[in-house]
Amino acid sequence: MKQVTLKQIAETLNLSVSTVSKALKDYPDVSKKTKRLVKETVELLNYKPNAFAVNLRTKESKTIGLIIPEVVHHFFSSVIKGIIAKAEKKGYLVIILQSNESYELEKKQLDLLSSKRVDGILISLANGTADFKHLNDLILHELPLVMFDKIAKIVNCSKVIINDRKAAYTATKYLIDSGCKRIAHFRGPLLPQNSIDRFLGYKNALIEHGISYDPSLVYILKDMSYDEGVHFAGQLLKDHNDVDGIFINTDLVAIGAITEFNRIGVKVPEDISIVGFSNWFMSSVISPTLTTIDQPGYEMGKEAFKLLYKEIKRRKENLPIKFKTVELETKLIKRASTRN
Amino acid sequence: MKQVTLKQIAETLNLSVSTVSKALKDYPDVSKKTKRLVKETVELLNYKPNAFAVNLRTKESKTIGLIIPEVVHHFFSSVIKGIIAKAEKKGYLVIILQSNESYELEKKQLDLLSSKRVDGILISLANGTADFKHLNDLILHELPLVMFDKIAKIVNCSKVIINDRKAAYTATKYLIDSGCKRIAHFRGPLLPQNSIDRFLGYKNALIEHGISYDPSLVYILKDMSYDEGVHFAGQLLKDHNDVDGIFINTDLVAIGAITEFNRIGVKVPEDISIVGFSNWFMSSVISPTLTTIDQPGYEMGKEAFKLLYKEIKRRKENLPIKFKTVELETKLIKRASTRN
DNA sequence: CGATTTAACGAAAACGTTTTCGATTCATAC
DNA sequence: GTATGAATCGAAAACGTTTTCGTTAAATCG
Repeated sequence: MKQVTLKQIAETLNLSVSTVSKALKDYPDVSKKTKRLVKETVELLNYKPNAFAVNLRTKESKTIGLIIPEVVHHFFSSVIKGIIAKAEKKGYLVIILQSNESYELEKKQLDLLSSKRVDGILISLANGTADFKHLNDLILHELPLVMFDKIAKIVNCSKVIINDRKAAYTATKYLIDSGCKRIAHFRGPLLPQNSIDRFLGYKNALIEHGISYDPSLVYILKDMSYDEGVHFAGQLLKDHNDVDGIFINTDLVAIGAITEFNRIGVKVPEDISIVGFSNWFMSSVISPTLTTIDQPGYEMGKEAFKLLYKEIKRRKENLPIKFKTVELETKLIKRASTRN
Repeated sequence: MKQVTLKQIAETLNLSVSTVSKALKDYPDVSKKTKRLVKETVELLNYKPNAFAVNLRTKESKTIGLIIPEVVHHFFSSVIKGIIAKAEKKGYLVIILQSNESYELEKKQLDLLSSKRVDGILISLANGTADFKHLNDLILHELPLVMFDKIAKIVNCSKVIINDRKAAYTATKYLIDSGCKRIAHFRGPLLPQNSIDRFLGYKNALIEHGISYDPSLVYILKDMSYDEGVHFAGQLLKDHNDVDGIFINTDLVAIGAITEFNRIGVKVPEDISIVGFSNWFMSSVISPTLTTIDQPGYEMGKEAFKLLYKEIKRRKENLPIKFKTVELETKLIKRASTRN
């Protein structure tokens, strides 16, 4: 039941531990004959190298960390899947931690991962994160770090993002083109770059199309939940009876809003058109189906790992690192929550 | 930039490595004064124990593995969240791998995890898994293993499940009570215990309520996807024009069916009542909202980790292990896809 | 005061690899 | 015959902890 070690193989073959080790790694200074012999007994005894010892010796664990704000979330699930898929191909395992949108937790998780000595970290920031010392510290300690989706522009590392501003512009423009004149915006919290960029895209689209920007039409949400969608849909109707379109920061919120509008008899899209963001699966299933921006989570995960992998490799070979920002394409998915 | 080691602390304080180590772990044979001194310099130099060395020495990694069939999945996401939450509290990290419902992949992932020497493994089986040698091998090697949701009764280990049979019985009975006479069933593949039990619950409910069981009303699905829901909804109408209720193995499929019925003008629940299974978030949002069985994913994750943790602990202390099966409560969520 | 206990520390082995550097043998070259 | 080189192998250090077992000095006891 005990685990087989190199030493045992060496003893059965009357060899030294070093030769056995070298035989397994195809060193040139061990004869073909003993290589064959070693490999045979390895099979026979079902030897598996002790990962702990290998880690200690090679100073790497072939494991990376992933920190996301929330696991039960269509977009992040897709990202996770992409990361795991790509990582596995390269022989890496991934440890997943959740920040719960809390800066404090995020810091703690980062600490945990670096003390576990993962080879690199992938992170999507919590909404509350405004201070970036914890991230810069990691970079200073030369631990490869790649940010995705919810990033901080100011932190100097590789990133993979979408063009939130452009996508929001497209979404808003689509509302305008379909005839909307008074367009509201449900935005995310003040901090994350995402929320800011999507808001700016919305604002620009209005201005560039001769619609005056009215700050009272912009609602700042906190946790971007379904319930908030319900709540602010009601609130909006109370505040403004002339709104005919909403660009909403996230599908989940949009779905809350649609449900509320359905409930109280406001017709979507006849009375109010709605565009969401992210293209959650749910959006193609709600009635009316939701026009939205497709955000490629799976690809984002794959791309993020690819960047991290490159950095890990170059770091190992002591080559200079050049940080890169990859921007992924989004596209407008036209459905039934908007007029055409 | 280099990592601080015990040796460096020892040298700065003119102590030996052993005393420093013991000071940090509050051994009784080191004076309060030096303990204080050591802890101060540890703070000062920002010493973090080298996890690789600790692992090698203690023969444990404080890491567990998790294998699930699919990451982008409401139920499994919830399980993941529960596991991570509970594991973190006990100082464990979790590595997530995906089997993609493939037996071969499942075997490979299990191998990966055990060669990484995780302290324990949590697994929900792939649909294709009929042979359990890979699982029994792990148990033989005394690697703690807990199965959840999609389990194999025959494998001797701890498990956490729901009573699929009872839940399916409840669901079907509810259809009967609401007046349905011809009730179809969309079931999962032949293998997983889940599918079998839910099918048996369905069948029993019919028989016990004087409705003859008609095998032609049972449709065997393969991948339990939205598209299959759409497809079999259409197929069912072609095959039987007298069906007035369906008990569907999974919400995602049920939602596909509802969408299809909506599209072709079959009224739910007036023409056909539908009950799903799992209570995905989506189910409360589709129109009509879906009556379903709530399956507590988050709790299942927490419970599964708790069992695993106990086993890891007892194994470490060389105490006898008694395998346990925890059964979690489900409940019927009555919504608009059924008559009342 | 000698014997024994107690307190505080250090030496060293061990965990299982990887890799450098010699050491040995044997063939080849001059 | 000596010198050079290739071909094989092994010894040993190193990675950074943890823990056992001594060792020393001071304190306690009869």
